[in-house]
Amino acid sequence: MVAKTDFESRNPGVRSNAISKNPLLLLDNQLCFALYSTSLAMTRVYKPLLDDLGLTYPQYLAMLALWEQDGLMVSQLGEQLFLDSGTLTPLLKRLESSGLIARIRDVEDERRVHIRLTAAGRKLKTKAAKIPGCILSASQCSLPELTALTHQVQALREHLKV
Amino acid sequence: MVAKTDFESRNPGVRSNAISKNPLLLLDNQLCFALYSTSLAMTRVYKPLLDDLGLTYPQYLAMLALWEQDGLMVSQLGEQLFLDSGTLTPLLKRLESSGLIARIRDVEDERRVHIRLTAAGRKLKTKAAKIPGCILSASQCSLPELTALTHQVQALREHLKV
DNA sequence: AACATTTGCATCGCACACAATTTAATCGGG
DNA sequence: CCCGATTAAATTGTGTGCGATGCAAATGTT
Repeated sequence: MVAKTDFESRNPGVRSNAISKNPLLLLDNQLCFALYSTSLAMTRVYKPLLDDLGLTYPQYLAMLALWEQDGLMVSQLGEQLFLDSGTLTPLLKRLESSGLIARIRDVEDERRVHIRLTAAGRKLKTKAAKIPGCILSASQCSLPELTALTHQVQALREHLKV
Repeated sequence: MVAKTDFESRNPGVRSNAISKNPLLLLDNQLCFALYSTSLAMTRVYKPLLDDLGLTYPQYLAMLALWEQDGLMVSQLGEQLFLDSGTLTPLLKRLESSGLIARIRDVEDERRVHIRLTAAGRKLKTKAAKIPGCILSASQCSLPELTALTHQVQALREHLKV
């Protein structure tokens, strides 16, 4: 039996064998957890701002895509957001019942559904315009820093593509 | 009426006014979206590996925390993972019914529930040990690069704290 | 001791994510 | 022109996140 350290004695659950010490399995060494927890932290910062707009966070992302290009098909929106129809269909139905978008079937190809902003949906963009500034100040970072980090994270996302 | 560009003519949904051009509202300029989409991309990379262990991604994170320190209370686990009891309780019940953990009420303070790994839960760590290497190679980045990015994202998470 | 407050966890409801399947429309080869 | 293959959405079922609420145990305040 190997002698226990003070730390182990005070924390009977902790064991120090080769696997236990594997630094690659420590929670704080996981990039995946850093991304996961920081993304959730980000949604918590957005929450009160988006409550004012009557949007959830994924709904806000969908609106950003549509403000950039209106009339996208569900599949095109899915490519932009990296989400599938199983996620988007109910989300878009909620945006529709909020009166922000209309779901319009393509007359050329009845399988397709185009998402078009309503007047209210377009108007919401002016209210949303103040959000980026709020986030910038909440992050306590400079814009160049955030931009650089954004590019690095995007590059990782591209690498992870299947 | 301002003349339309070729792009606008081909894409009738796109309008070019001051707000429309606001670069701070472009999807690809959002750090929040970079984090969100990359975190989801990361879970997709983990999915087939975790299927072998019979774990979901958040369950894997909980197991990482417990492999690091066994016997945590629910609230302590929540501090580690930045999640609350509303999320953890059902997750932990699933891990319990999988036979990987036991939920044990504290005799000193009956409000507390300690999470202890079962033999099967501890054993799973050896199978999990090969995962970090798989992720490293999937990321197509060097370990120093990933470590640096991890620290930057963690720093942002700290800044965002309420 | 009596009462209010805090703490730790559980429950409930809503909104994602996503795999798997289904439905409906279009396409393509013979 | 028919029929199988493909495509685009929708549907179904499971597992999170999280706000809101509830409850019981512990703590504190007179």
